[in-house]
Parts: sequence; structure tokens; C-alpha cells
Amino acid sequence: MIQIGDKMRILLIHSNYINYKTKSKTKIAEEIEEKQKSMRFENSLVVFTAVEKKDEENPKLVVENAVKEIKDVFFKLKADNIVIYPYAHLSSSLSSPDAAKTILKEMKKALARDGFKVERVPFGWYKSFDISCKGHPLSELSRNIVVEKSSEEKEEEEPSKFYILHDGELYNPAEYTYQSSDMEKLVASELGKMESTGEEPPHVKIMKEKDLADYEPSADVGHLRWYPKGRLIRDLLADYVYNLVTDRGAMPVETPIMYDLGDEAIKGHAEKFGERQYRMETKNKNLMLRYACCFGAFRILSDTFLTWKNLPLAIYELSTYSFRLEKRGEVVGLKRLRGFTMPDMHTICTDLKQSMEEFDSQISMCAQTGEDLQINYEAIMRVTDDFLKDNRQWVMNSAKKVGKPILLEILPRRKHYWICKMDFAAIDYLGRPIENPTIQIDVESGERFDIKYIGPDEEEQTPIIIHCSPTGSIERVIGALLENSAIQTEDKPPMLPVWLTPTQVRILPIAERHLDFAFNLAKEFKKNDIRIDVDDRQETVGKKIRSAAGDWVPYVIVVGDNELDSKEFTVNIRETQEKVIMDKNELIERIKAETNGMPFRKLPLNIKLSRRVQF
RNA sequence: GCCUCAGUGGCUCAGCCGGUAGAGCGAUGCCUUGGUAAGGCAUAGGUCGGGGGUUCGAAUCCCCCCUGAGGCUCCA
Repeated sequence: MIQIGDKMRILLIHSNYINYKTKSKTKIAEEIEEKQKSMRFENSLVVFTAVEKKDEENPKLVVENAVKEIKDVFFKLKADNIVIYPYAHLSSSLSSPDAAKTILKEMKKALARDGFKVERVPFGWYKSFDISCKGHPLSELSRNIVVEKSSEEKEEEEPSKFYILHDGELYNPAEYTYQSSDMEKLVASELGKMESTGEEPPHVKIMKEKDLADYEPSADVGHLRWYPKGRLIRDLLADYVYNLVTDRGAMPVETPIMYDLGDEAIKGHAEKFGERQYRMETKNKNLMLRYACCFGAFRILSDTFLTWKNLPLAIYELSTYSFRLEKRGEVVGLKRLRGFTMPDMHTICTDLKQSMEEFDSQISMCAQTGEDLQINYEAIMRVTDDFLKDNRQWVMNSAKKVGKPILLEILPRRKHYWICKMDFAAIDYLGRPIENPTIQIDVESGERFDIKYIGPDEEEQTPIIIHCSPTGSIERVIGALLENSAIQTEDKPPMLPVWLTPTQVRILPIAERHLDFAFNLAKEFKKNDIRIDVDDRQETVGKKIRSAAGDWVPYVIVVGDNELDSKEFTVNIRETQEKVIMDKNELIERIKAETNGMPFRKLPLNIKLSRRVQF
């Protein structure tokens, strides 16, 4: 909720000139230099300012908002400089003089930092002044500087309560006997009891080594470049989620990545994010880059005529990209980025009951992605105390749908837009969670964005909205897969699921005379939608085997004189490290079975390894 | 953002009580025409993250900035 208190008042005058002369000191006068006793400014935007009592509660925000307003006006005019003039008479509830001085000084600093020519008239003196107002329509404006603060900031927060929820019973996390070490790690991390080993998560090195992605120093921190193999995996994951949600009836849309903060609903939803927004100013707009697809989705829904017969209704978008201005020290690898791609589905439901049914079905969808991606998720369900009291039995049943014990967080009161959410996390090599899929029941945005549907009684109703990212961000999925591979190294060779691996089959010809045969064989696989390449480099077989292992190729076939006449091949199978004799069709069938139901894209690399580029 | 640490050929690193760079892998060329995790020889490749300072002289010492890692906090 937004609170609006008393606020700073400013009067803005676009003047031909202003000059002032100090007369005598008051008790609260600030010390000034001789030259400040009398000054004149030409073509100035004069900002008469009264700092109010309430402004003392959040001086930083007041300064920020005042500066914003001043800049807005300044850009519309052709003034040369800004003059901040303390003017107590605008207010009947003044702040303390010290607070006022600090705020005025900060305003000047902030404007100067942004490159404006700005002066401040001495505080606490009786002054005479002359001003010549230009008199055009915009030359006299007054503004109230609104101090907004979200309810999250006010008063001490009561801590949440945490339980392990196992078969409908609640356990104290400290006394619970964990069956899964991942769950134990997740709980430790959630409750702030993680011991850190101080290492870099291994996926960062792997993503570079395998030519998937890398940092882009010429962008902002936390924005990546993706090489062809990484791009392929991203695309396959995008296809995967697209199929997943459209099979369930969601409708894909695409919406802008930036929004006008002049729109009250946009602004209200954005404020929830506080400082983590990327903002940009154009000539007369204050814009933000989206941090999720909510903005576009809600705007579509609020402009759509809906009746109860349409609901539940889901629209889906893959946000290439979403932007969050994460703190510098927190940005790392694929785990925490400032620019990332997130599948984002919004389902609008008639009422809480319908949203709870949908929520249940989306739990199954999220759990399914864990299986398809071969990633182990642990789950956290977070509910407000009120919601739990009213829906205890449903919460217990929903938790069971996860199929294993979950962590339950009970928030004493609602502090976000949701009243119930489920988060799924993979655990990385170092035992830290990577939060991925999420489902949230949103009771606030329907009203904020003026989304309505016609109910059975022909009355307008406000719907409940569910936010869901079935896999979490694409980058985090890849991060989790790579972390998994680092964990796997201990018992089996690291690899990706076959449907996601760039080269699925590699042919190693022994000598040059086997090349034609190798390429012809490769064609057969290609025809069957299998990504295949040929190591045609002039290297020994040993070296080619080694290099195929480095590329995590799941199936490797060596062809030489023996194979030219035979229909059978010795296939090196990475997963089991066995050599198995198979004919072509057996291998094709095996891969088809393994990748059944998963999306396919062609290999975006030259089939000849001799022609490949290293990134 | 704050605290701690780091930044040397494409990659991994050595050199760092000041005297203007070195290895292995990789790359390129030649030789080798091969049967399951590095065949041989040779060559090229570095404004030592950027800027400033101290000095006769700085990769090396000092300051600022950039980038990266870990922690604090939050999240997809």
C-alpha cells in the first residue's frame, strides 16, 4: 500500500533573472562566504522550496523525488541553470532547520552530479530579492513532492515461522531427520545457517570452457554473450516451455520490454521492486525496463473483455529479456544476472477457489519440468498466516503433490502481492540453492491494473491472478544443469540430457580414406533429426576420443577399414562408459527413445570439426 | 552498494624484496596415414586490466578506476 503524508512543497519559476541580497541573520542561519551575500542568476529555473516535517522520515527519497520533478520541468524549458531558494512560507508544518539544510544541500549535490548548473541561496537569512518571471504557460508551476513508501519498509517486521511439512505433519526444522541432503541444505540456506566454503560455483568455468556463454565486459555487469552451443540450448529450453504451456492451453504473447512510469498501475507494481529497476529517461518520459512479463500481460488482460466462461485463462511469454538491477556483488555466472530470460505465465481465475485448483495443477507442471530436465528440485511453500488458517487442509494436500517433504514458511502478514506461493530450488555443487520454478497467487494486481471479468450474475468482478514460471529463468536452468554435471563427475561422467546436448553423435574417421563414408553415414543420422558431426581433423584416434569426451558427446562412433564393409559399429556410450556393437538403426532408435517428446533443433555448427571456431 | 581477495600470450599458470617477460596446453606449418583419453619437429603469439604517481628505470611499490571471485542482503 502506498502512503502519502505531508510533503515537500516547491514553487518553480522560470525567470529572466533573479538577484538577492542578504540583510540579516536569523538564529538558524548557515555560515556563508562573502560572495554569497549577493548574487544574480540569468535565465534560471528558480526552485522555491519548503521542507516539511514529514520529509525528515525519508530524506533520501524526498531528495530523489524532488530532483526528479525539477528535472522534468527543467527539460521542458530552456533555462541555463537551476537556483534552489529556501522559502519557508510555502509550508505550515516545517521540518527542523538542520534537516532542511541537509535536504537542500543533497538536492544541489544530486543535481550537480547529473550535470546541471545549480546554485543554492543561503538558508536562514533575511533576504531581499528581485525576480523577473518569464510569464509563459510553464513559467510558474508548483509541485508537491510525494513521499511514497511501501508497507515493507515501515515498522519492525515479525519473522516468519518455518516448518518441515511431511505427510501432513509439521516438524521443527532443527529437530527433523532429513532423508535428502539437498533438502537439508535448502533449509540451512533458508534459515540462514549455511556454512560457506568460499568457492566459485563450477558452472561459471564450465559455461566458458564449453563455449556456451561468457561475460560481456562491454555491457553492464550481469549481461551475457551466448555462443552457438549455448544459444542452441537456450532455444531448446524455450521450445520446451512453449510446448509445455501451450499443451495446457496457455496462449503465447509478446509484450514490450519497457514501460512508462507515468502510468499509475505500472508505477505501483514497479515500486514493489524498489531499487532493483533499470530506469531510463527520454525527453519527456520516465521509463523502466521490465523485470518480468507482468506489466505487458496485465495490460493485455485489462484491455480484454472477459467473462467467467473464459476463465481460468492463461497467457504466456518468454521474457527475452527481463532486467533487474541486482547489486554488483551478487551477480554471478548464470545464477544471478541483471539481464535474463524467464518463461512467465499469468493465469487469471474467477476467485480464490479456482486459483487454488489451478495452483495445484501448476505444481504438477513444475514438478514435471524437474523430471524432463533431470534436475532435482526441493520445494518451499510460503503462505500468509491468514491464508493458512482459512485453507489449512488445502495447503496440506497441495504440499503432498510435490511428492516429498517440503519446507513451509508462514508469514505473519502479507507483505507482497501474493498470499501463497511455491518455490522450487535446485541445489548447486556447493550446496546452495538455485531458485527456479515458482507459482504465486496474486490478490493485488487485478485491482491495480483494473482487470475485470463479467461474472455469472452479470456483475463486474476482479479476478485472482497466478504468476508461474514453470522452469524459472532459462539461464538458471542451464546453471543448474551444469552444476549437476559437476556433481555427477563423482560417480558418472558429466553430461547434459541427450535432448539438450549440442552434438548427440560424433563420427571419428581413422584415416582420410574413411571421410566419404563418415559423411554419408552422418547424413543418415541427420535425416532422423539427430545432431551429428564428423571429426575430420588430421589427428590420432586417441586424441579425437579425448576431444569428444571434452565435448560431452553422448555417442561416439569410430569408423575405419573394418566398418566400411560391415553394417555394425562400435559405439562409445558416454553415460555408461561402455562400448556397444550396434547397427545404425539401433542407435537411431535408441536416441529417438531417449529424446522422445522433447524438442529438436538442428546443430548450429559446421559438421566438420576441422572448420569449427573456438570462442 | 559495503568488506576481503584477484586480474601476466586464446586457456592454465610462473616471474612480483624494482633492472623492460617465461612454461605447458591450444593455434599455425611440415613430417607421421593412424583402431579408442595428448605421435614428432618447428613457428607465431604479450602496450603484464586501464589511468596517474614514485624512480635513472615499474608486471613488480603507491593512488584512482574497470573487470572478476567470496561474504553481507534479496530474488527468476
